[in-house]
This record gives sequence, structure tokens and C-alpha cells, in this order.
Amino acid sequence: MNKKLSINDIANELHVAKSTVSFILNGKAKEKRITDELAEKVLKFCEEKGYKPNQLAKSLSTGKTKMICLMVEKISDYFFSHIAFHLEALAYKNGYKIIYCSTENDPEKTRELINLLRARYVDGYIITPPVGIEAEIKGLINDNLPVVLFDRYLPNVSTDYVGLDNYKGTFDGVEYLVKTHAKKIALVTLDSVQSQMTERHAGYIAALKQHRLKPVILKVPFANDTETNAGQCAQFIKDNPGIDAIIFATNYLALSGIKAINELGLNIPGDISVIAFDDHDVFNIYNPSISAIAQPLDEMAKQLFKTLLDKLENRVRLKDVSRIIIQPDLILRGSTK
Amino acid sequence: MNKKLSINDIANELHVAKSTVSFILNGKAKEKRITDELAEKVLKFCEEKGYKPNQLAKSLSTGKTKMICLMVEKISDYFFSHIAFHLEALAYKNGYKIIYCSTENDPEKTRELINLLRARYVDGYIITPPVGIEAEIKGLINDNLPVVLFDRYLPNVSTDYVGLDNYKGTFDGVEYLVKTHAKKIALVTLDSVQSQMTERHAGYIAALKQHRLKPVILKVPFANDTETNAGQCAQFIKDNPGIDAIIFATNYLALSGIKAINELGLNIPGDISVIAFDDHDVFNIYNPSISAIAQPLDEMAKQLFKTLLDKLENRVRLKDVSRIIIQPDLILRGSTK
DNA sequence: CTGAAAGCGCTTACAG
DNA sequence: CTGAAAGCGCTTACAG
Repeated sequence: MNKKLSINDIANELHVAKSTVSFILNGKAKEKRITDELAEKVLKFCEEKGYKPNQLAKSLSTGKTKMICLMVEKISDYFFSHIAFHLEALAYKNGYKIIYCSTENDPEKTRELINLLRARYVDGYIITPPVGIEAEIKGLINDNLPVVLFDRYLPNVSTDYVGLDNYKGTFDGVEYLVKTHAKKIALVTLDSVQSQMTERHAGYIAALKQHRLKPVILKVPFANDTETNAGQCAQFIKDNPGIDAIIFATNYLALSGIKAINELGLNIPGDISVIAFDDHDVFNIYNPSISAIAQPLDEMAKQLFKTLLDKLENRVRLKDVSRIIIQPDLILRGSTK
Repeated sequence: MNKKLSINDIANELHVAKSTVSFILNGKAKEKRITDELAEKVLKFCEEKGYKPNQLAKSLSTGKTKMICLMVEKISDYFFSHIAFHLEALAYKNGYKIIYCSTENDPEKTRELINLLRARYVDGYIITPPVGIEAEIKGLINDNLPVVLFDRYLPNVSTDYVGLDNYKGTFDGVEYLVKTHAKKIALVTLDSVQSQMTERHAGYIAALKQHRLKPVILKVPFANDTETNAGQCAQFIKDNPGIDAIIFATNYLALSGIKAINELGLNIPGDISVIAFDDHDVFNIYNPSISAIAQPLDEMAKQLFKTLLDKLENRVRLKDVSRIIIQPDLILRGSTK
């Protein structure tokens, strides 16, 4: 491979104006009433020479980079890395590339990331926002940059959102456990004010109320590691004798909770039934396999990308905000009766 | 936020030449013998106005995008998503952004991805190459684009590589199993010609030979799903009575293998000891917890990024190729005696 | 020490 | 139907 071809080289070699080449390359030949013959000749030449327009130059003059930013809590998490995989396919199919970054739920870090990405002029954002980042998100929207939030929303920011019906997830979970005759159903969740967590909490409370059961709740700090969570779970179970079912508000809480249950010598589901919020590919392999309230990952990615693309391609006006709520799947496996 | 400031606006407002502003912003004030006073004035002004240089324009004129491409087999895999997370921190700290994409081990798809990324003029590449992509990788190198391969290399492509001592991983695994008096140690691996897999295979064979044991090997197709793998594992164990230890060549194979062992009603480690290649965060939580030959993820990411950065910042000449082999950690847990 | 000018490789009115 | 020209927002010799 030698020096890269430019549109100028092509124009010179073919003795046409570079504007003509540009129009042809951008499919505007008809519109500009360029002869089919010329258009074909140029196209064929470019093909042969393997010409690839310099996207940087293109971006600079059009103001569009065909890049989107995927800003998640942590790219290595099961949920986010799977969303990333599904989004990738959709983005590439539509000519977009994805830059990812992890907020680690830190508004300060997120603020910086947004600034960095703005300097790169990415065309749109898909974000799981930490609380405290409202102003910056509004800043993006004010500058007419499309933003789709997902997983959790910010109550006073009006923008597109794609998320799970978290309320229904825990509600259905409790309903099912009640049907299997559970009497003391606990919730182990994060000490978090994020919308997805408050919704899961609310669904649990509402379903219990309907069956005149009393809530039994453990909230663990967000920053805990697996060991600490397992320890706190074990203590919680000892402190609340008679718990016969637990809903864990995330898949990782479930994993540490199960460890605790095992270490206490209790049987799943004999002594305690277990349902995890968010599926995980090991749940199916675990012994016993773990029942889960699953988020349909590909469906969610599809909706996320469609929502963003509609804005990017001006099929939907920026001001027209949509909220897409996806229904969870309650997947019953061996950890419930 | 209003119209974005450009370097021109700043030059006009401050009545200096825009070249002067550019030099100051790029830390070349001293070199160009610009007065400290002027430099400070410009810097302060930019600070106040929140000026952010347009990276696109900068890239177009410097030819550097400060973007790197992370091309892995599948971004949602445990190993790759964790490498992505660690790389992200390093990249951002050094002013780089990362575009990710997944090859799915398909050379055709990989070829396309490389072409797309070339048009974006990313500065460097970190790639887990599928077999069959040799020519394109060489093409990148020929055009003086730094490429660091990882996880597996391509025998006849001379470029930087960071990878695990896979041979030592399985070798040590067998050694340990022999110490626990295992007599019939099996290997369950992928039917793959990729270097990391052939090395793991070779380490297993060599260690067995040293102890005058006979290899017992199952190779499953790459494309299998969990269920199919579990089925083939179960059959394999039945066909080879007396297997008392299994090394699985990947963490996912281990998970399906364990499922098979459970379903056969065999006890781990009572009947069969298990070691998995590649750690997984559920291994610690599983019951019994799973012993693993772990790749130090952050160390690997660190070496990957350092190797690439040395090339990007011309601290190492492009032609000077390095091979960094990282030592595995044999983590003993409950699945071995 | 500073400024005018060309250039990076595209797009897109505008004129003919 | 086609071409000359300005512009996107930077960098960097070059001249003084």
C-alpha cells in the first residue's frame, strides 16, 4: 500500500472536477444530473484503486462523525458488555462506530468523559447516568445532541429513555414466590437512589402488600465486594429467622447471597427459594440453576439503537421524547420450587 | 452553551495571530519564545471561555486521531470485557479514546472491520487475530500503523505480542493434579488451531509425558453452545471410565463440563478434580469453588497499553518487535483436592 | 517573538 | 451537467 488516494488525485486522473467526484461518491449523481456513464466510470475507478474517503475530512466539513458514545457504569459488567456487543452489530450495520467508556457511577468522572467526547464531536450518546449528572446531560440536549438514557433515568431530565419495567420484575417475582407458598420473602438490594433500584424496591413492596406480607429488606452499600456482601447476607439471614425466599436485586448480589446460603448449610430451594434480578449465563449452569428476572438484552439494544438512530437521521424531531419500557422475562429454574 | 469557540475567535478577540494561540495551547510557547505574559493571558482566556480545541480539525492536520482500536473476539466475553475495562482507564489517562469491535473469529468480518477503522485513521490497534487475517495485519504494519496482538499470535506475522504463558498454565495444572494423586487426567479443549489453544494442549501433553501418563482428550467445535458441550462432555466421561481429573481449556468449557459432571451424579472433587483455564468471577462463588489457571487481567492490559503507547509516542522504533509473556496464576479452590 | 499563508481532504453553495 | 472557490478548524514551515 502506498500513499493514500485523495479525492483530488481521482479528479486529476480522471480529468473531472473534484466536486463531481464527491457528488458521485455520495450518491448525488442523479440529483446533480451527472451522466450515468461518468458516474460509473468514477465509481469503477475508485473501486479498483480501493479508494476510501478520509472520514476525518468528511467529518470536519459535514460536522458529523458517525461515531456514538456508549457510556455505561462499567463495561466489564455482564449486562453492559452484552449490550455493547449487540449495539456494536447494529451500529456497524448503519455505518456508525462506538466509543465506550465507564462512568463507575461517579458524576465527576462522567462529567469529564462527556467533555472529552464533546471535543470529539460524537454524533449521539447512549448513557446509563449516575445521579448528579443532570446539568451535563441537559447541556448535551441543549446543543441538539441526541441522548438516550438506559437502565436508569433521571427524573428531571427530559430525553429518550429505554429501560426495563423493573417494578413489574420484582412484582411478578413475589407473585410467583407466593404461589409456591413462600411466607417470608426478603429483598436484598443496593443502597442506591437510582431509578432502576427504587423501582425494583417499589414492585417488591407493592406485591407484598397485596398479599399482606411484611417486607424484610437488606440494603448493602454499592461499593461492597463479593466477600463483604456474602458476610452481610449471612448475618441478615441469621437475624431474620424463617426467611423462605429471597429476591436479589442484581445478579451479583444473588451470587454472593447464594454463597452465603451455601455456607450457612441451607438448601436451595428446600429452605430458601432464590430469584435474581438480571440473568447471567452461569445461572443456567449453576447447581441448582438460578431463576431470574431477565432483561431481554438484544431487544433492549435494538430499541436503544433505533431510538438514537431515529434522532440521528432526523426521522424523529429532537424535541419528541420517547420512553420505551421493556417487559422482563421471569425465567424459572431450579432455585425456586 | 452557544456557538463553539474556534481558535480564530480567540485570536481575533485577543488581537494575536492564531498561530500564536495554537503554539501556546500546544505547550510550545517557550520553544517559540512567546512571552510568558501573553501565554498566560491566552491560557486564562481559553480557560474562562471553556474552549475545547476541535479534535477533528486537529486530527486532520496532524494525521493523529488519538484513537485506538480494540478488536477482540467478542466484547461480551468475560476476559475481553475485563481487558476492555482496564485498557479504558489507561487510554483515557493518556488522552486516547477506544473504539471496540468484535471479530467473532471470522476473518472476513475482521477484514471489513480493519478497512472501516483504517478510514477512521485510528492511531493504533490491539487485536486478537483470527487465523486468516495475516495479510491485513501485515498491511497495517507496512503502513507504519502499530499493531499489538494479544491472547493469540500469528506465527508468520512479526509484530508486538502480549500473551499468557499458556504452556506453563496447563503444565502447572497437570503437575498439581499429579501431586494430588490423579492418575487419569483429561483435557477438554476447543477444536482450534489458534496459538493459545495449541500451547495449552502442548503444555498438557508435555506434563503428562513427564509423568508417564496417557493423554485423554476431548475437542469440541468452537461454535457449540453450552448444552451441546455439556452433552459431549458427559458422553466423553462415560466413554473414558476412570477419569479422575479434567483440565478445561477455557472457563466456558469448564462451566458446561461441570454441569455435565453434576448431571452424571459425580462429585467434585471427590470423583473428579476440575481446573479451568481462565478465571471467572463466579468460580469463587460456585459450590464447590472452581480452581483456575488465571490470566492477570490488569497486568496484561498494562503491558498491552504500554507496548502500544511506546510505539505511538515513538519511544520504541516500529521495527523493534517485543513479545511479552505473562505468567499465569494457578488459583487453587474447592474443585481440586 | 509574531504574523500571513498554505495545507490536511473533504462538502457544498454558486455560477455558468 | 460541470468547475472554481470558499469553508470546516486546526498545524506548521517560513519570513521578518
